[in-house]
Amino acid sequence: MSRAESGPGQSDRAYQAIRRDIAAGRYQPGQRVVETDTAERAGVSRTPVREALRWLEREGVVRIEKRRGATMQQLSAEQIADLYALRARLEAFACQLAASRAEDADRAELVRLAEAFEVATREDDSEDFVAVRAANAALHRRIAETAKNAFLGMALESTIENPLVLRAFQRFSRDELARSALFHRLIIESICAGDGDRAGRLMAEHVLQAKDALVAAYESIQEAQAS
Amino acid sequence: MSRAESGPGQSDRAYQAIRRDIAAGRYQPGQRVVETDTAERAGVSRTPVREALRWLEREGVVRIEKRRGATMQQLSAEQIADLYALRARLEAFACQLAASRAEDADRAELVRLAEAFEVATREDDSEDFVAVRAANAALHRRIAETAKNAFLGMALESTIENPLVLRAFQRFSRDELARSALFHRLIIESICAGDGDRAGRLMAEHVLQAKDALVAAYESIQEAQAS
DNA sequence: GGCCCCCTTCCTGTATACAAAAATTTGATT
DNA sequence: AATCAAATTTTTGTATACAGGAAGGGGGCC
Repeated sequence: MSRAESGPGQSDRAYQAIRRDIAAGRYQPGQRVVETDTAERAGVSRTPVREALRWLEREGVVRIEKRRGATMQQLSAEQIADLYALRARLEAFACQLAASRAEDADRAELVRLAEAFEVATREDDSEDFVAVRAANAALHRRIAETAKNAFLGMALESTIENPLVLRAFQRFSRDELARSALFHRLIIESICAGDGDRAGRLMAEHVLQAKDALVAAYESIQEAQAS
Repeated sequence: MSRAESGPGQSDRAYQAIRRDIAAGRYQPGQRVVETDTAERAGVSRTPVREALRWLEREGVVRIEKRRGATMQQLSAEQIADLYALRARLEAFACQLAASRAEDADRAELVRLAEAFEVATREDDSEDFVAVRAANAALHRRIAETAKNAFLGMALESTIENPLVLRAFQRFSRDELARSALFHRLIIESICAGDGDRAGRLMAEHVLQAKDALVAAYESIQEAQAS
């Protein structure tokens, strides 16, 4: 073994390594994640790998069965729909709370992030919309923070930027991105105006639109793989 | 060391042992949970204890900081209110889904559990309402299952029967329990009738009533400890 | 030729060893 | 007596060893 320094942080290293491999498409849904291989690949022992896998399980990325280890989570179209139906409720709730709890600094930051997203939709012409996704995640995360409910924040953490849906996310069209930008602006305006119900309705609609797009993208991927 | 059989299931053993100690009041909020002690107390090694602590962290029972270990989660009145506000939304959503997705077997079981809760409120005169709590958890859990959304189920798992709120739960009065029974019946009736919106409204109200009772109980506990 | 059972191999769960970071105690100095 | 610093002890993070279960393959049986 390479006998690299074994200070604390090895779990994070393993975690990052696995996520990187997932993003690189090394693991297909349903594939087993063997601790030994992963450990060697990340240059750490099995212990931090096990811990990293628990984190990924909490995020819904892998599924861990007793005595059978971790397998990449495979989401059906129905499960994606379920996930986003839940997310719509949670984010709508976050908007309502944010509207009543936002302070001036929050409002300013939200406006800034909404504009940043709009810019990203116009300027990011990369293959997989890295910048757009980052801007989107940042905005949604900030809304969750503005809600100032730690438990809601935790619940949302699992759903935002799930690596499993990212690959489908790439199939978003530029039109859909523009529509997202519009909804973001309306949502933030409502939050800043203190109209939580309206912001919540807009957010629910926004997330459900994403759901429809993702389910459609997922099904087209399924067809492509069948051929 | 006692060298008991070390087959799989040691993590569960550690998990149960910690939960039992928490319920027994052995750990006060804010207290550190030392792996070594816990391991010896549960008769296992540190490894399964570490895993059990991650589970408890996911449930919000303990908080784990790097290089500092696990400490019992300390919930303020505001945090309890936040937790229950979220729970109200989640359970209301579960009711809506349950109303549209319930099958005959689900409906029969829900009616049975509602009746079982009512019986428990009348017959359980134990100090801490063990039977009532079990019946309550079973009913709420079954509603979540009937919703047939795995992600919603996971999100709710963290909030139902959190050991930290259990101690406050003991302060429920018999009147409040009777009211809970009434709401349970109305909720189940609405679900069985397919009226999800109504069931959701009732559930939200039911949970928010519990929230008020818990916050009040929490504050009276705080006062008692201050003296 | 197909099916079932045993056996090998691999992999996970748990225990334990060791190093480094915190926490705590002790002791010296003002 | 109070305070700060060094030494000691706890306690966590990681690596590794070992045992038992799970998966897969080869040979025997129908």
